[in-house]
Amino acid sequence: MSESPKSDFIREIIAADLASGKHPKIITRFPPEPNGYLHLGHARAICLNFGIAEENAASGARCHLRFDDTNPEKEETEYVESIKADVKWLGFEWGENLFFASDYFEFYYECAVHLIKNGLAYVDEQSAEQIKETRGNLTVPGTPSPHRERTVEENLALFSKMRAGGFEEGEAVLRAKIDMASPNIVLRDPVLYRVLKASHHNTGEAWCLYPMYDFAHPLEDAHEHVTHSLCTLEFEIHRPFYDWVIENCPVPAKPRQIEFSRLNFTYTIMSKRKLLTLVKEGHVSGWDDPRMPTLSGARRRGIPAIAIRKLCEKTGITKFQGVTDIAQLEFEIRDHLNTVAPRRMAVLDPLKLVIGNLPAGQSEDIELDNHPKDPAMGTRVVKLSREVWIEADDFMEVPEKKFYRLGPGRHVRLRGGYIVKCTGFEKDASGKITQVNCEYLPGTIGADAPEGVECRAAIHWVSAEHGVEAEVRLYDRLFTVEDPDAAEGGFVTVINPDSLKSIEAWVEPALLDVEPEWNCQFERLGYFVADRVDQQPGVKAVFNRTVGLRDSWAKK
RNA sequence: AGCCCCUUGGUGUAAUGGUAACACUACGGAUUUUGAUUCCGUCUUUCCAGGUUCGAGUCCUGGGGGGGCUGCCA
Repeated sequence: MSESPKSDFIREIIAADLASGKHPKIITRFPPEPNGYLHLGHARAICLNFGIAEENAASGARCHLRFDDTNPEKEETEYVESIKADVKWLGFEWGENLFFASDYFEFYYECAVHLIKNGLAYVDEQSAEQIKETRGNLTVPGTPSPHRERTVEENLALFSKMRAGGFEEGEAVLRAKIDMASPNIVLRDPVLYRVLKASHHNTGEAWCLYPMYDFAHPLEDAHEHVTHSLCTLEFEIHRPFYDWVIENCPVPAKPRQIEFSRLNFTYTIMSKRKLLTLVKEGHVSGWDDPRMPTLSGARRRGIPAIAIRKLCEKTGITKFQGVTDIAQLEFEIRDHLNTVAPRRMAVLDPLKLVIGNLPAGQSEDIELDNHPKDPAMGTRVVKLSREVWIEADDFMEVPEKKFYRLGPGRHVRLRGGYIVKCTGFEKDASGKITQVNCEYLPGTIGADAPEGVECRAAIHWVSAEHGVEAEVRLYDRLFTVEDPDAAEGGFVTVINPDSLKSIEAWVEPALLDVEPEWNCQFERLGYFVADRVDQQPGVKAVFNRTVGLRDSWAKK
């Protein structure tokens, strides 16, 4: 929260426009197409646009949430709702400024008529294939359409006919009349309108012709008096046409398009098409599967919104197409959760520890801090009994160097409780350790180890009698990205079959007290969030691992 | 191939033409009733070649490398 973002040429432009008086009030917009769920990559655009509005709120700045729904074939209302929920979750407000590009259909139409009247647009009745062929290519200039020189009257009549349904799909389009030889292919008489006899989620059957993005977008921005239209790099090449539309249409404002680079993460694929495939083919439980790189998936995974915002703040805004290490985001998650997550004990791979000098059927109340550094988070009582579960790898028959936990004859502290001394262990026929025996040292709760006792570690534990069973889900990366050198050219992405591991674990009962929206830290195992969505009615609690702890022992 | 954009450690970013720095990662060390946290430290950087300049990461020219554009998608 301390330092402001530095890498931000866009904020510099805006500050200059404000200072020079070019714009007394800044208006930005976040314009998703409702054809899928928002993902981590969208966070950058959201934080940028809404962030700028927040920072300039004193001068009346605002950010619009606008659904760019000009293509009736790909858009659904379900997505509108999820997008609103995700933007809110990130902590941003659009207030009254919720818009739909489809509400301006009449305006785009008027602008198109205006262009026609000025000889800047014409109805082309060539087929899509013909238009494609005559557009030329990267090195060959395009050739004019035979319909390019129609009269204004003829074009007006034809365009009216398009609106009236007099053309079938593909029979006619409206094109801007610019330059068929332009080195920028976007300028080679781009299509403005096409016939689409489709039902639109917002306007129903009212229209049978729909504007293209390149034509509609600048008009949407201008209509809303957007001052700075911030978009990603792939639209850079479209900017000359954006400006052409603004210059040649009767618009109430002159927005400026500025491009910035997308947010990409290592090991993370955010193509909407691929994510949609995962959902449709059932590889994941839905768009909000905790493994998904969607914002709703992140939410269920327990990733705090503030971590995503801080990540965006720190990675900044540039025009450089880079890939941010996902570890950067994981750091922000841990950094935040470390301060707010209550601590609880859990055992994922249980091994029975029998405390020989604690009578069976008897238990002892032990008070544990909910947080090592924050007394305000209070304490809880955990019951200790003769038999407790400990993590199997907290015991080694033959301890390695630098292993400080349990082994024959060694001491270890049961976290928050007594120091115990290992007195023996049992194995089954296969040589697997089935039980560890120990004795506790009275008087060691809250006290240092007695003279002569070496106790360098504290392990977590759950009373076998009092603990509850819960399902915990450990996640690995969803995709495996194979090295291009290994494959025959190009990266290959495959779904990681080990991306989800479900474990029956023992957890302390106080875990169930944790607020469902909160993360808690399982001592030494990482941060977990209770999953309400997947929880079966009845017995079990389900926890999703948000992110693991940094664990130098585990890495060895 | 033509046009446009970009190029600073492993990663993301800083640096009025004036000592190349911050964060993450990795690796060490100290502290620790979480092998966490905290603290300290180490490794590694201006794509190349010319030019302008007292002085270039920054300006100029050329080259290399990366990305984008040939939808009636957005």
